[in-house]
This record gives sequence, structure tokens and C-alpha cells, in this order.
Amino acid sequence: MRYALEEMGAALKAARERQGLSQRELADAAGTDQARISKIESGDIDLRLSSLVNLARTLGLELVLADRRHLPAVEAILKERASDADPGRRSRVIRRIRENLQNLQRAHPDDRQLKQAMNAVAVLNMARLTEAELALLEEASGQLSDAKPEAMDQLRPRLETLIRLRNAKAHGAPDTPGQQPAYTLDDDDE
Amino acid sequence: MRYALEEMGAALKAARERQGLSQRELADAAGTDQARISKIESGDIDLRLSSLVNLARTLGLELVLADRRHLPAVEAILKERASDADPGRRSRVIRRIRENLQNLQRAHPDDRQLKQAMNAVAVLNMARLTEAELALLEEASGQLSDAKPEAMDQLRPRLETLIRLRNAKAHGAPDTPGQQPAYTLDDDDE
DNA sequence: CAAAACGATGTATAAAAATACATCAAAATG
DNA sequence: CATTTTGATGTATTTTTATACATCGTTTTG
Repeated sequence: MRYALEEMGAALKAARERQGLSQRELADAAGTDQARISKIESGDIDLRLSSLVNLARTLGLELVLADRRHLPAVEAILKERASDADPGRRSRVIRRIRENLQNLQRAHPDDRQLKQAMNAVAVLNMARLTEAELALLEEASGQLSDAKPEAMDQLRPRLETLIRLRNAKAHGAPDTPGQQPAYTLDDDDE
Repeated sequence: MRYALEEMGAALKAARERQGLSQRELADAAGTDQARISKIESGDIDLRLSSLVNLARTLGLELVLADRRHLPAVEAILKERASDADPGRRSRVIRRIRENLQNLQRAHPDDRQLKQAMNAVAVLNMARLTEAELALLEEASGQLSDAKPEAMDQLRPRLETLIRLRNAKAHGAPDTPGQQPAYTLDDDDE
């Protein structure tokens, strides 16, 4: 069962290189030595959880324990690359999702959650958004515009997503440990 | 730096309990023994990556190494899906809160607010409940079962919560003048 | 009430990581 | 072309996991 180790090592190596760090620099930052980094990246050692978490955090990564059924969605998000290629995209996304919500509000003028969602989008409009978060908003927007305003119940999960995203960003993500968390590989390259 | 271990242990424990497995059953499935599972769940052991992956997979979980900036989006996805993921949760919550209220009623057979609350739960049982609403109910249930039936006054705010939730869902009543409703909080869990 | 299941804790041994240092060949740099 | 940086590999010691049993008090179940 060497697979997991090698993949993890490759993911860590990719993250290190993405940041332009040498093994020695990373070793110093993480409080270990270069030899160890080399062995970890090649999957030669089966490191301990505390060591892995420490190393990952040094690289700006976090371990997440995810239900296997949700993995495709999670990986889809992680694959997205924070690109500055399209600076207008952000405002388009926000504008579109606002229109979606306003349409909904014409059919449901008093919906509390809808108001919350609109508030959430207003807040998100002021926030710094990563590529992954933009992708999430786009997905929500697509589903909001596809559905009929009468099918409000089916749309609530979308609204919840918006509100949750706002909360997550507002709170700086103080993760709740109870949940389903675990870890695969954020093997986004380049 | 014990934190990461305890959080991971708690996450694994939550996952195991969610599946209704005992420590022994999980140990057998994962190829280890009960004593070890106990130590892992309490954060007493800093297990190796291969052991962690093996244990997680036995529970249907995968480790994901995610860029910290993508964490809000990842968590939004995991929570959104968690609500559809556990169809039994809803009925468990409702059943438990009903038992709580019935216990209370034995000590206070004629309490009007208590009757209202039970009616509210009956209505909520027919309603479609969001993840956030389920979390709210779970919280209320926990507090109801912790308290002694004699301390009725301290429980009234919980009863009010139930009644308000029913009203909010039934009529969209602008009943809650307070700023942010408790159930938009991002601290749900299962 | 008795038996079984459950989860926490402890002990002993073997295997492996953690730590620290030392080379060394290849690539990058001046 | 000489020097430095980089990454791979090796060695020795200490620390800790992995493994396998053994209790043991509490809760659940029959």
C-alpha cells in the first residue's frame, strides 16, 4: 500500500515547486532537514499525521477528510486555478447571481432566506474571491436561472450555499471538526 | 501541537458513529484492534499516514490536501451535500426532540407553551427542513435533554425557538426581529 | 438480574519514524 | 570553468507507532 504515500509525496512536491521553494528552504521553514523532505516527496517514508499537517501548513495546505461520494465535486473545485486571465468575470458572476435572486424575489417578496442570500451576495461582492469560490457562485447561478421561481424548495440548497460561503469567509473558516473531513490530493499542477 | 490529532480523532469518531459502527467493528474492518481505535479517536496516537488513509477509507472517507484559500468553497460543498447524504438524520432529530418534550410533559402536564411546542414539532415533521434548521433542532434537543424537568424556566427559550421556527416556515412570519437568526451559523455538524 | 457489548486504559515487543549529520552527483550560476 | 545550489542517499541514535493481549468499569440487551 505504497500508493498513498507516493501520491501524497507528489502532491507536496508539486505544492513546494509551485511556490518556488527548494527542499532546503522548505525544510528550514518546517523545522526539519532537506534529507527528510527528499524522502517524503519520493514516498520513502510513511510520516506521522502531525508531521504531515505541519508540512502541509507550511505550504499553505490543509488536510480535509471528505466523504468519498463528494470527492468529484471537491476535486472539481480544487482543480480550478486562480487565474487572473479574466478580470471581468468576477463582476459578471456577481451581477448575474444578483439578477437571479431579484427575479426570485418578485415571486417570493418576503422570503427570509432569499433576503439572507441577497445579503450574502452583497457581502461576497466586497470580498476577495478565489477562483474556486467564483466557480461555486457560477454553479449556483446556473441552477438558479434554470429553475422556475415556483420551485423555491429546490432552490434553497443554492441559497444555503451562498449564505454558507459568506459565513465561511466572514469567520475565516474556523472549521468544525465534527464533520466529514479527510484528505486526498490537490494535485493541481503548473 | 496536539490539536490536529484530536480534531482528526474526533472527525474519525464522528464518521464511525454516523455509520453505526462500534470501535471493535471498525477495528476488524480496518485490520487492527479496538484499543487502537480508542486511542486514535482520543488523539492519544500520532498515527502514520498509511494508517490514517487505511482507516479513513474503511469509513468511506478520503484525505484531501487542499489549498487553504479554497477551504471555504470545499467546506461549503461538503456541508451542502451532507444534508442530502443522511436521510435518517431528520427522523432521528424529530424523534429525539419529541421524546424530550414528552418527558417534560410528564412533569408539566398542563403547560401551554409546552403544548405549543409539541404542536410545532408535529408541523415541522411534515415540513422540509434545511441543514441549518436540522442543526437548530439538534441544538435545541441537546439542551432540552441536558436540563432537568424542574428547571422549566430555563427551557422556555428553547420552546420559543421551536415555535418560532414553525411559524417562520408556516407563514413566513416576520416573527424574529433580531438581527441574525441563529440558524445561519456555520457551525452545524452531525 | 445476568450476560454481552462497549469503550478506555495498560503492558510488552518489534518495526519504523524522527532527528541530526555526512556525502555526492547533477544542475544552475557567476 | 569554478562555485554554489539542489536533491538523492546513507548512517547512527532516540523516540514512537504498530501489534497483540489483558483488564475493567459502564451501558445495553436478553
